[in-house]
Amino acid sequence: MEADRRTRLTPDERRAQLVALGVSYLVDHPLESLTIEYLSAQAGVSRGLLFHYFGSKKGLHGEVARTARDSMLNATAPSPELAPLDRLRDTLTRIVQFVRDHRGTFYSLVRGAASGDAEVREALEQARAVQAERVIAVFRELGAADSELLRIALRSWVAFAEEALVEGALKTDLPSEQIVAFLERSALAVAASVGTGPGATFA
Amino acid sequence: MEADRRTRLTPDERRAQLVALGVSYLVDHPLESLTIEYLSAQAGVSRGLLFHYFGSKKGLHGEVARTARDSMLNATAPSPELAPLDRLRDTLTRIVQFVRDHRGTFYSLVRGAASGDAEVREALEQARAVQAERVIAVFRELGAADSELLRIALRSWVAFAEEALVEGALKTDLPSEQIVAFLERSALAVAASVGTGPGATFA
DNA sequence: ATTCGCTATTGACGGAAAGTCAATAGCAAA
DNA sequence: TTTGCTATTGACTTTCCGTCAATAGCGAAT
Repeated sequence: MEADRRTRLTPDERRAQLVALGVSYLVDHPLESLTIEYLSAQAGVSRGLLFHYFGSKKGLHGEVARTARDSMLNATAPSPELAPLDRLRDTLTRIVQFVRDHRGTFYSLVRGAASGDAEVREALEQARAVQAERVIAVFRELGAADSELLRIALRSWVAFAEEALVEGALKTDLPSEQIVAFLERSALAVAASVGTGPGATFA
Repeated sequence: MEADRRTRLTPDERRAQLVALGVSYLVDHPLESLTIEYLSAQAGVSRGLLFHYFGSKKGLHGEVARTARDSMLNATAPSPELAPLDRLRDTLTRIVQFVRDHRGTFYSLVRGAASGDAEVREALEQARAVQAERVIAVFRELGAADSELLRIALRSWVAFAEEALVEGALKTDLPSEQIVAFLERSALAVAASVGTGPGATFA
């Protein structure tokens, strides 16, 4: 009874299987601690195979990070048919939902992943850039000028939101609506604070 | 000519020497890449000695991170004699100054250090907690209620400020005054956004 | 059914770096 | 000088990354 003769999959299948295992690992471990040794054992394949598919440990980490990132970006993609402020609120609502549905994954992504190798950092960097772009779009449609300071401000607001989500959505049980409302107000406040005077508001 | 007979220092001296070397390493490398091998070679001592003093690589990283953190916290300690808003502006001014004077160290601290082991993360966590506490004190003196949401808000604002400092103070050459002014306005805006209504301002 | 060819997969090898620990050797006091 | 304490060493073990020629599934051809 050889329950484990060598199983030969197509490259796409194998890749998908390995990456999926990697992403599920994020649920309760930091990415950086994901070892080639461990993942190959989990998948029941040799270590050599992982090097064949991902080239290196960094390569593996990169692909896992990008996959987790994309699933988050997809789950929180804005609805283009909504008016700017409605779209913002809708997106924020879905983000809070996602964070609470995938606690471990989100945490590993914005915390653990901020670490180690360039490839992983790059992946997270892009996620922030996308989120920032989404918010910038909202305010541009509301008539804000596209200054460099605005971009820095909203990019930083994304970092703000990540921290608030970890602290508020993961570590406390504040009602989701309250977190959404807070994030919404803070985004408006930050955008308004870009203008020199105490003038410009968007609500 | 034995330029290097075994030199015997007091534990405090040796410790200080090793940690100082570690901190200086941060100027142009991420902490996580600091290896026992390398540091022992730099210091001209055996690897075993580092394990004697720090127990493990994580232990070493932790001590380096805490030392760098403390030098930042000291350099930006608020002046108690100033009125709340003046103190806030003064602290922000000193932070921007510090960031631009110690580019590499600051970057390694808030970025690279956000990574790896629990001990390092913990050190940075405490730095954020201290900075948040300083800002909370300002707004409490201005009459803000000490709600949980306010704490989350200002804690998140610290993350916001870190991001803005990296993007604005390190990656661009915006005048310091402008960055300080922006940080100041954003802090006020965030604090104000905690109150449910569009009311409460502090300026 | 059997053979063949392509390639997915393996396992043995080499190397870097973390930890462990009993042995060694400065240095200050007797 | 000698002695005792302890700072310091260096050899050893372990873990994990990365390389590469050899092996063995599996579909296609006969």
